[in-house]
Amino acid sequence: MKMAPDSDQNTQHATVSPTLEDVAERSGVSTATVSRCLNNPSVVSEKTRSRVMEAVKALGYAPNFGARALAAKRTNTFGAIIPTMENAIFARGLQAFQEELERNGITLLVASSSYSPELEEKQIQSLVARGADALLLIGHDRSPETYEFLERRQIPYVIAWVYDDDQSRTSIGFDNRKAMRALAEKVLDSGHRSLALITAELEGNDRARQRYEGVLDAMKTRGIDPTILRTIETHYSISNGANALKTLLESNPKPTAVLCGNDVLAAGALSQARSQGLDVPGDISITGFDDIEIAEIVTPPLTTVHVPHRDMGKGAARLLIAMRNGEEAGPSVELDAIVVERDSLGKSPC
Amino acid sequence: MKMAPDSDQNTQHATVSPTLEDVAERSGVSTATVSRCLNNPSVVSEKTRSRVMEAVKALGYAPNFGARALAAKRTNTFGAIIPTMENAIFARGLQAFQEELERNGITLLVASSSYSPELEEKQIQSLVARGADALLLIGHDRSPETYEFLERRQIPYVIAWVYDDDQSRTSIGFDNRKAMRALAEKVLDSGHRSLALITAELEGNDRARQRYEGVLDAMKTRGIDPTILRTIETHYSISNGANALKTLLESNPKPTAVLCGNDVLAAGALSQARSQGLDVPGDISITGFDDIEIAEIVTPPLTTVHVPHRDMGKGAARLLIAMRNGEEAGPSVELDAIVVERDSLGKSPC
DNA sequence: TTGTATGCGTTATCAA
DNA sequence: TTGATAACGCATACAA
Repeated sequence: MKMAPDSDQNTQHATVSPTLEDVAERSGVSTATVSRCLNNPSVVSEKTRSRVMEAVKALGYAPNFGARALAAKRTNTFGAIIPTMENAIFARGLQAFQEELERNGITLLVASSSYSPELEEKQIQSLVARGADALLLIGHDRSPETYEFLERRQIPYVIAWVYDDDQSRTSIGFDNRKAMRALAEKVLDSGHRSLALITAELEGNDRARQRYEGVLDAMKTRGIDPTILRTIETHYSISNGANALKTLLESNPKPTAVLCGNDVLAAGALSQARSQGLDVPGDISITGFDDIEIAEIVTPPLTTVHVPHRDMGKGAARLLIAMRNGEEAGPSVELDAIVVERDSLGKSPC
Repeated sequence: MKMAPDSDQNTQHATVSPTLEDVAERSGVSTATVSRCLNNPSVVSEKTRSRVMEAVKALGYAPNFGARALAAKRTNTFGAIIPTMENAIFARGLQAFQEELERNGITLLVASSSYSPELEEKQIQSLVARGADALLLIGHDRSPETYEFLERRQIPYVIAWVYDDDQSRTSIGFDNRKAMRALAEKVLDSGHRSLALITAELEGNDRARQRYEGVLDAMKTRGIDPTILRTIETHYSISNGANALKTLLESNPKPTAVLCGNDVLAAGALSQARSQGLDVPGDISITGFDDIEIAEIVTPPLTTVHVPHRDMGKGAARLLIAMRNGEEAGPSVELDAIVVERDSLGKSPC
């Protein structure tokens, strides 16, 4: 990077990081007044205000966030920790979350935990240390210590992507188990009896576990022995979905329907099936979960569960803002997740 | 959120946000010693250190980031501002960037500008105010004021996703123009003469402009009048890609090949073509750019340009770390982006 | 090896 | 409406 040489050719000394004091000096007022101009402009006279603002602009002044947080103990910053940014699973929800925050003048800091509870705990501490006023978290699975940390610090937080009324924490989301059960019942009602599930690792991921339970529920209600369900746990990625399907197709008996824990896995499975010359859904049915954009454009389009991404994001923001403002934490809110039938699920070939 | 009631039943007062002083008091040393335990453990005796660390744990102490930054004026935090998190365009590169930073004990703060220079400028200020030691930026297009701000503050930064040796700034990336030109030449060499381009908005997006120029270059070298290129500018999204193709197909003459500014647009175009009953590439050819994961799984797989995502991310991290450590900014680095031929490009039907 | 004291850039309380 | 000045929590130069 090229640095501009220190040019003393003009009278104004180029301050690397101008402070309140620099601005105050240049405009002939106290630092207190400058601070007021920035935070509470209405109480300072029009005349001095304009003079101060001019100095601010001229110096390129920007407040030091750390110092401000230290003195004011409120940062107007929220944090969000999502399991992954690699694919679009959380993108739409996060976008809505951020839009609602911005509408309220709040900045969002995002971190990704790579589905690791340990990393997530670090990220939480980091965000809190950075002064996050409130946090958005995904799912309930984390250590008691993490929750203790949050409670002690009295950091408002909301759990998204799940709805769970037996949890004492405020959450906003949908019933993963019920949603997956509805989908699995549709699969079974299409005549499939040989089922498999490709899921994320269940440990540390309550959404995945609930979806898994949902499949078992459906099998039970349809009078099928749930122990025959073949399950492959793998990290969410297209290629892992493809590999998992390959493995399943080498097994015996082959599944006639493969449920996937999310659309990314399903997209991979789909592409694998097709590259092995299988017709979907003629030879094998495949379903997804989440209804992200790729679900519509793969061939055939995925039968999946539509998740209320934007409503969760926006709702979480509102809950959090209310909490941050000292309002009593409201009850958890349940949103609907509904099965959307497209073409990747068909009748059982048998 | 449920807050634990203030319980005075045990002797230890529950401090909401324990400070260095709390830790010092509890372990009977000075705050300086506690600070040393945390930042420079080797200089403090084994005995006191363990006592201090115990207090740290017991109190759930975590350093206040703002205060630390204020006192130490280094944060070990880098920032990255990417145009979008909605799709996977920058995900892999960012992931590699973050991995390399983590390996060096540096935390990454991410912000998204939604392709808006104004928003980006705000984000830059915000990250700098938060103490970011260095920044990763995408592309060159931003206001002179933004660059002045960066220079004055002496914030090291690197421009990624482009390579441009006539720019004075350190960049790491590939030659967008050359890469797109190579792809367009392949298209022309397949016999296509009726071309269209679906691109991101050109204003404020130098990558998109360079790719556009690349198409024109190819037409010129193949002796074709570049003014016949039909161009649609639209925001990157699958549905916009689909809509754009629809528009193109209503025009006359219909294009036989549609180049897309990135894979997301191409995926949308592809799905639109198929839903209109067109065979790809039999009836129409479609190409992408970026080679993100969906490029491989759509039907047919996309002929596209493979972009060195991970190398850019990792390389950018290394450059930035070196700069932060006071080393002279090295020259820009050019990486290769090569055409990958899959199935969405075929001979011209005419 | 440890402690004391000072300053980092803001906000906020109190006077003027 | 404005100005001193005391925190805020931490790192560090300097003493001990």
